[in-house]
Order: sequence, then structure tokens, then C-alpha cells
Amino acid sequence: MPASRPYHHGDLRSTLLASAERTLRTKGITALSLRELAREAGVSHAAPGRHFKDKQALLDALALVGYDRLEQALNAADDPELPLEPRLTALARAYLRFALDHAELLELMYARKHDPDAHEQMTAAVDRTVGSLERVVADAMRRGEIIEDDPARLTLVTGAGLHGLASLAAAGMLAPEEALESIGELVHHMLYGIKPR
Amino acid sequence: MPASRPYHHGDLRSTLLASAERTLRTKGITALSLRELAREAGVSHAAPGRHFKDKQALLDALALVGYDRLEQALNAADDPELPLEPRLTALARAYLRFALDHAELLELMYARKHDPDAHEQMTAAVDRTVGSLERVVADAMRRGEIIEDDPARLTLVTGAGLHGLASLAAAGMLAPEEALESIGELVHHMLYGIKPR
DNA sequence: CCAACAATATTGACGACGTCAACATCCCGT
DNA sequence: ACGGGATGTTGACGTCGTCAATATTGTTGG
Repeated sequence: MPASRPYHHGDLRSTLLASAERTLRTKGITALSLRELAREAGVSHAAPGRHFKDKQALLDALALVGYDRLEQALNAADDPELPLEPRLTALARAYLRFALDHAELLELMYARKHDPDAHEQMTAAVDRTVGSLERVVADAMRRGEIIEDDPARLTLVTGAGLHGLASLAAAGMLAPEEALESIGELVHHMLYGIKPR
Repeated sequence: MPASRPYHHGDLRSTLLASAERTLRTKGITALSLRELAREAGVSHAAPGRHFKDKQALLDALALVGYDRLEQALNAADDPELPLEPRLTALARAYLRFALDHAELLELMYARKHDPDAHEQMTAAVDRTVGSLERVVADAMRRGEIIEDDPARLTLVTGAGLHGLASLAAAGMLAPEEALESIGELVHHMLYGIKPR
């Protein structure tokens, strides 16, 4: 990397994405502008246009990065050896942590405004992410730890619970500590219900 | 309302809010600009500044309108005479309908970017909205329909489930029909769990 | 009744932004 | 080596949010 800027940046696309992710985390989505990113990269104001046709295109790419990070976090947190309840709890905790650490990014990931060509990549990323949970449910059913039912339905039900808690916490309607403390209870009640047995 | 516009509009604030809600629903948040709202109201571009110090202030006010609508929908859907399961199902269905009908508005309501003075009104609105669910849980516990536990915790657990489903549906990761069909099952599993009994 | 005064609306300006077209520079394959 | 495609620059345009200065209207106390 020479001291005087070369005409060609070399890796502008990744630089922009990294810078955007950092800005998103520190200053929020409202402070995210293509021109500012260009400035931080030491590049002219129209240069980003070579790599992202739109501002929306950059946001879409950012969202995909987010799905990668989330998928990685969930996979790292999943221990297939564990019994269902601790296994689900660990998964839920990882999701919640991600939601708290990357609240704005998560909002971007769940925004429904990407253009159609990115939409397919998005749904694929979502499927990959949900895969972690599907595996847990499928394994548990194979081991007789949960009732026999359509695995997709059960995945949806448990996924809704996890996503709801993370969503509430990320939106700031739940103190982070309270959310983290509630995880065990949430998972337990998802497994055993709240009706008297 | 005279044919030639009077210097004073008369009820600009409500007009702006109504227009903004309509634009939000039809063209999405990205197409929402103060100047465009002013144009629609037949008023100069800076007139909105007299009623909302910021664009954010207008968005905050819009979110509060949304909470009013949601609270009203939930209260209308709640029938205290019903046993727990159908009662909860009805509430969940109402919430889901609202989420599907007002997806963008809901996103605004859950955005964590309002300035502090509006924040207190916001949390108050949230509390009022969650009140419906709290009542259901409290009644059920009083009737022995659910286990004895901290009502706030149980409200959180069930609320997370409902919110998660609505959130997934509003984000477009779930076909609306599928979401509506899944409600009964979701509530049932929330009550009875997914472990074999 | 009318004169201040507050509330409300207008006008004009400023800077920031996204986007485009025209042009410049560099890199790589044939 | 050379020509074309990729990448970056420059300048311009229209839109936007916001502010200060000004104009108009509504209201209220004397």
C-alpha cells in the first residue's frame, strides 16, 4: 500500500462494506451516506457507484454480510451432543447476543425493501440461517425428545419465540440483562408449555 | 373550507399525519418527505416545521398514532369471557392482522431512533399495548388455567411468541396465509409445549 | 374596539445527499 | 504492445431537511 493514493483503490468494495458496517454500529443507519463512505475510503464521491448501483444495493450487500455473521455465530453455538433444552438455550443465547450486538444490522437484515434480484440471495441466506434451528428440531424429534409433528411447523413455532425475544430486546423494549436472564425460562416454557401438567 | 386557500391551513398537523400515514402505507418510508407532504397539503415547504421540529418528530408522532390503532385493535379483539386458548388465539390473530396491514408503520413503532422526549411517550404507549396481553395472562392465572409464576415473566414469554410470528410475517419471511394458518398451532404449543406429555 | 402579541405560514437560502454523464487512468488478455 | 474493459474523477442536477427573516392571521388584554 503506497503512501500516495494510486488511481485504483484495489479493494474498494470490501473497504466500503467494512466501513459501512462500522458506521452502522457506531453512528446508526441515519448517518450512513455513500459520500461519507467514499471520504473515509479516500476516494471520490461517485466511486462507490462503480461497485453498488444504488445505495440500496450497498444496504443489501450489508444485510448479506450480516446473515453470514449470524449463521456463523449460530453454528458455533450449536452443540449437537447436548440434550434438547440446553442445546436450544445455547442457540437462543447466541441469537440474542447477536441481536444485541448488531441491532441496526439486524434491522437491515429484516427490512423488506431490497430489490428483487437481491431478494433471492436474501431468502437463501435466511434459509441457511434457519437451518441451525431446523437441525435442532429434527434431531430432537428423531430422539423422541419432542412430539411428532411437521418439523417445519415446530421450527416455526420455536423460531417465533426466539425471534420475538431477540426482536424485543434489539428494539430496546427489554433491558438486555433481563432478556438474557429470561432465556432459560423462555426455552423451558416453549418446551413444557405454561398450562398446569 | 373556502375554495381559495387561506393563509392559515387550520388543521395542518393532523393533515400532515394522515397524509404521512397514507404515503407510508402506499409508497413506503423511503418516499416519505416533509416537502412532499407539504405539497399534498397545499402548503409551503417549510410549513411542517411549525408543527414538527424535525422529520424525526413527525415519525415519532406517527408511531404514537400506530400504537393507538394497535391498542384499539387488540382491545376490540379481546373477549374476557373466553377460555384461555381461544382468547389468546383471537388476540394473536388481531396482532398478526395489524402487522400485515401496517407493516411499515409497525417497523416505525419498533424503531429505536426517536429522541428522548418522545421516548417516554413511546414506552407508555408500549405498556398500554402490552396491557391487553397482561390482562389475559393475569385472568388465566387467577382461574388456574396456567401455572403459578411471575405474571410479568409469563407475559414476556407469550408476548415474545406472538411478536415473533407477527414480526416474521411483517418482514415477509412468512407467507401471510401460512402465518394466519399457523396461529392456532402456535398458541396451542405455547400453552402445552412441544415435549411429549 | 383595537393594539400588541403569539401562532402560523411563506420565501429564500444553505449544505448534504444520491445519481448521472462525460472524461481520465489503469489493468489485463490477446 | 495495445486496445478494451474495469475502475476512479469531475462536474452537474434535482431533492431534501433545516434555518433565518419576513408576512399574515387569530387572539386577548386594556
